[in-house]
Amino acid sequence: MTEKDNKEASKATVLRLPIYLRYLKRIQKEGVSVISSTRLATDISLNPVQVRKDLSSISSGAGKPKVGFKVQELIFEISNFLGYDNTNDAVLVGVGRLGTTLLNYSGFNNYGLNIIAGFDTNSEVIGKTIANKPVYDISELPSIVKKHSIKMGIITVPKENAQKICNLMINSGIVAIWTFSHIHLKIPDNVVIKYEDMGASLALLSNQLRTLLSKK
Amino acid sequence: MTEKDNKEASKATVLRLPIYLRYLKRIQKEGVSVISSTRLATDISLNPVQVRKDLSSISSGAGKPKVGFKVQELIFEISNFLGYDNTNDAVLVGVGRLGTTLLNYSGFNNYGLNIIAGFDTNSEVIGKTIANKPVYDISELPSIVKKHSIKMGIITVPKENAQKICNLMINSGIVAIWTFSHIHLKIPDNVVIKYEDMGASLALLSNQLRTLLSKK
DNA sequence: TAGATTGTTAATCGATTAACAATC
DNA sequence: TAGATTGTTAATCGATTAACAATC
Repeated sequence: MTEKDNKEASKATVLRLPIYLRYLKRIQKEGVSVISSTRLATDISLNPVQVRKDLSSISSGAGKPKVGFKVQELIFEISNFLGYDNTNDAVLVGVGRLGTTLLNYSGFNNYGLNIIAGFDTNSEVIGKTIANKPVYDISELPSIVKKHSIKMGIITVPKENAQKICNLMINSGIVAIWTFSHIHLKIPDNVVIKYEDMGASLALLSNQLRTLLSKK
Repeated sequence: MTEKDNKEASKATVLRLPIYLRYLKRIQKEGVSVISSTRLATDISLNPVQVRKDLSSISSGAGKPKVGFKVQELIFEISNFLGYDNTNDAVLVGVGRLGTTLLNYSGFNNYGLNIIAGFDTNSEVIGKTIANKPVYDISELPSIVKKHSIKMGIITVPKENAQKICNLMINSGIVAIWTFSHIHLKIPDNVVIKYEDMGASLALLSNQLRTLLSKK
């Protein structure tokens, strides 16, 4: 089932990989070249078996008993698996506060994401350049997406307009959508979507907080 | 085990509740007063049984066969369960781009979160007021947190400083931490933490995108 | 060699979904 | 009444963890 160089990983695993990667990059900087799964797991509060399973599910290189894993190698394998090497170009629609923050955020490079332009309907931002990224009128989206064969779109518009923008993106050829608008979007089967929902995160945290406080 | 008015809900359920809530508020605005779990589930691409289980796990009021659930009632019950009624005051440390965006974001009210102040070490932002929230010198954090009995802290500082800020918060009496810094923080057992990790989200999405593209 | 660490199989845990009786 | 919808029990699925043999 699983072919070489095209391994599958569970959703839960994929969510942990960037955490491993960040950790590995950090210790590499500190001069560490070999790490045991036990140590790695302890340092990020995870189960060592889980770490080993995650690593073995994506990596062909193996760890050495008694020694551990080569940091360099793991960084390479994880980056590779996550596709951080061959960058994803993306467009962002909705250059408001959040959109501007995302355009400005330089850390996305580390995740293989490259936002090439922003789009909006507001003439006050159209024509501006934010962190070297031009802001175009939304009407130019289809041609630019097609021209650069862009597959990923980021939605940071008010929720009332999110579905409209989503449709526009899909019609222009985008097949992966990352949305920060708090509304469920209707999409065809062949499009993938990820809802970024800080409200849900916050709900979980405040729920835990309540449980914590009520225990006292 | 489960007492009245103090129900427990699984982590997965808690993460879905804000989604239900948003949906319910939207349809209420549109004049809908009764909704079936079937319909709700379809509209947000979930399984109806799951929705009913989630609702029954937090709500004492029941749905009526053939009719459905009262929208008003559900909104009340979910808000209540999530604690969106009795607001959580919070402080935010790190008034950079992301911190500023969060201070400006008005939507947190809907989640029962009220950021009362920002803190930083940068004299350029100290003394400013962002969206009616004062920005103080970090040295004032302990006294303000104690004075207002604040339980929640938001960390938006560079990762190098995150642990230091985390410690300061905990020493000042904060027991729930929401961090946007991409680093694992060491905390005592009686503190809850939620890592907001856009990198992980992005990893999942680009992984799905790759799978999608390779299938074609 | 001895023992720390790996990789994997089996057991457990938790969450989702299928099946179905109850009921408005 | 008939049938749509609820609430719950049982079955399934997926992810985590425990147990342990392999090995450097």
